[in-house]
Amino acid sequence: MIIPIVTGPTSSGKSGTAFNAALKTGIAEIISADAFQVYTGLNIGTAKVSRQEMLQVKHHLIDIMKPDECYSAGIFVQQAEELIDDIIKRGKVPVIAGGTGLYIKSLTDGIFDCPEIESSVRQELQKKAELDGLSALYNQLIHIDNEYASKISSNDTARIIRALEIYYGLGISFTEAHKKYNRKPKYKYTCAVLWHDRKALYEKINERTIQMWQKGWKQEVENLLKAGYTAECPSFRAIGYKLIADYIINGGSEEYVINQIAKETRHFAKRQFTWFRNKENVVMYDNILLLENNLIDLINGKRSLL
RNA sequence: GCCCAGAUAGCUCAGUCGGUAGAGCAGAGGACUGAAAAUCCUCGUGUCGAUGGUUCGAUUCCGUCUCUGGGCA
Repeated sequence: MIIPIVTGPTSSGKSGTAFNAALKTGIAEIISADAFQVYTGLNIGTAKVSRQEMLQVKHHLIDIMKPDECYSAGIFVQQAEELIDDIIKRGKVPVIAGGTGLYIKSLTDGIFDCPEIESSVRQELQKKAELDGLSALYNQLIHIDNEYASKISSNDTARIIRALEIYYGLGISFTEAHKKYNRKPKYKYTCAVLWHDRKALYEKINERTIQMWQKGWKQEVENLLKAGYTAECPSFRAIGYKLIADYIINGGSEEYVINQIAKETRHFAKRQFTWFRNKENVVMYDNILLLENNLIDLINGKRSLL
């Protein structure tokens, strides 16, 4: 079977569309493709589906990690494929829904499937970057893997460290490792992207940010801090959480925090536009109801592609 | 009414010892292979408030006016 994916920029209504279709057909289960909804305790800020909705439709890969744990695209692919297997075996239909482009790409196009690398390797590289400067690491990378080094910026901390991490962990360069550990996708997918007028989406984001604040986002962050989690936790990379933690600890203007969060969310949506816009093999939908209907038909076996 | 300070990009402001101007933010485009809501790259022409004057040449100097702050009455 060809598995449907519903994605799009933040606030576009993709979760709701997948939920509606699953509810109406009664035979679908949703696999979330969202890097931050995996964390427990991050509910308001990640626009997670409600408990009620989770009772009505089975959702997977939500609330499976603690806020201080690391998750990744690789783990996602592994878990998602297992879930797809299981759901199909039980005679149900899996629907992938979420906005984390890398996770979806890893699923549809396959991912570099390397053995575990100890986290201490990355930690040491991070320390080194702080002590000797990033350019020292970048120069190292030029010697080890000039092909990849020339593709990325000398300021790109995340990618430089990742490439070196692979070298020190596996003993071969990033480029070589990708040839050696290439992992093909297990299933075929049909991917719909919910498309929106940019201005309207920005407006929606601004409004939603205020709503999230009114729902008690600050309290949510306070609870996380009380439970001992800090701004250094992986989950705090989600938009808003660091800002709110800083606001709770150091004080400041509530208005500034809200505006800043809305701005970062707009920037994020823009990056998502860029990511999805030029992807091949995706269908763009600006009509949310049409997508819902097509998804329902697909779940019911009346069409094979979105 | 008088005095002072402003008026330059969507916003906040630099600057031009007179040769028509540039940062930050906003905004736009792009990249993306186990941190991805992450990380990173590229993009700045605008009656330099209006109008006279000086000048080869004024956004820059001088006068007047308009508007906005602040102060004194």
